[in-house]
Amino acid sequence: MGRQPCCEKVGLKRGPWTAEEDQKLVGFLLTHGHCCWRLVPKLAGLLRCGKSCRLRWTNYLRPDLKRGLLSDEEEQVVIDMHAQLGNRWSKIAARLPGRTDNEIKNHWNTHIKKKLRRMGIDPATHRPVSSDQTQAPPPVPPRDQEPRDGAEQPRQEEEEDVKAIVPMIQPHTAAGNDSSVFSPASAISPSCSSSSPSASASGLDVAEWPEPTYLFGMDTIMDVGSVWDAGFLSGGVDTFDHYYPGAGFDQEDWL
DNA sequence: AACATACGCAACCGCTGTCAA
DNA sequence: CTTGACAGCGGTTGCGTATGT
Repeated sequence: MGRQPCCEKVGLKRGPWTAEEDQKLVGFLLTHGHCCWRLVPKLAGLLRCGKSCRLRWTNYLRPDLKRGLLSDEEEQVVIDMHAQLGNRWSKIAARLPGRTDNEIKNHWNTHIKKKLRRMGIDPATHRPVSSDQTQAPPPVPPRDQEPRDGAEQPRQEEEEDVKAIVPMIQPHTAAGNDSSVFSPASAISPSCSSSSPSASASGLDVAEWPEPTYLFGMDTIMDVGSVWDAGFLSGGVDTFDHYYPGAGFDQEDWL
């Protein structure tokens, strides 16, 4: 009623964000915050819809984001929370400061699900997979209905594909075009992650925000990468052995 | 070296709940 | 009370990179 439509998609840019666009968005939000996402792209001089700006900010540019692989502890929280909540990624993310729902969702779909299946555990039910399908119904989700899903069904028979269960050791360079070689928020110290990931960015004190992240040098980014390598390859406590003791998971299968 | 395939992640799509006009 | 914009969420997809042949 009288309100303008959210975004008229004509003439709006889509697809991967460039460094210049990121710079504009971060610069604007750091300076002004956001009162209304619809206005952000216009005021920031971006040919994007507000939704796209919000997504880019919350999933990638927010200064309090952690980057890199989830730690063992974080994975354990994800698994534990998923067993309780199902695919409520935003709720799970709320328990992991500095992590986004999108990141957790991706990590679940690409790593944890495969890992669980490899262990003979159904990632949807968190119960051992039985060839006997008369097994008791799943204990989760605790909601009225399974989240409009279907996506829980594997796209292919992953169990049969041994290669599929071997993760690629790939520090955050995958998105790899020039504009995303920098990993903006990866340069932020984990100590910046005190606020809830679901907290409104506008609630943060601008003075506390770090510089737009791509303004950090590559040295910092590479340092983060080395931390990933060290953490991932160090062979420390395995989340899955901890969470599913006796499940017979062999970490060497992964490395 | 060139090509094919698999993988992972960023971004988009579409839906829902909330709230303002 | 109704309508519609907005914000947020979860599922899906497209593309770039890594790996295999």
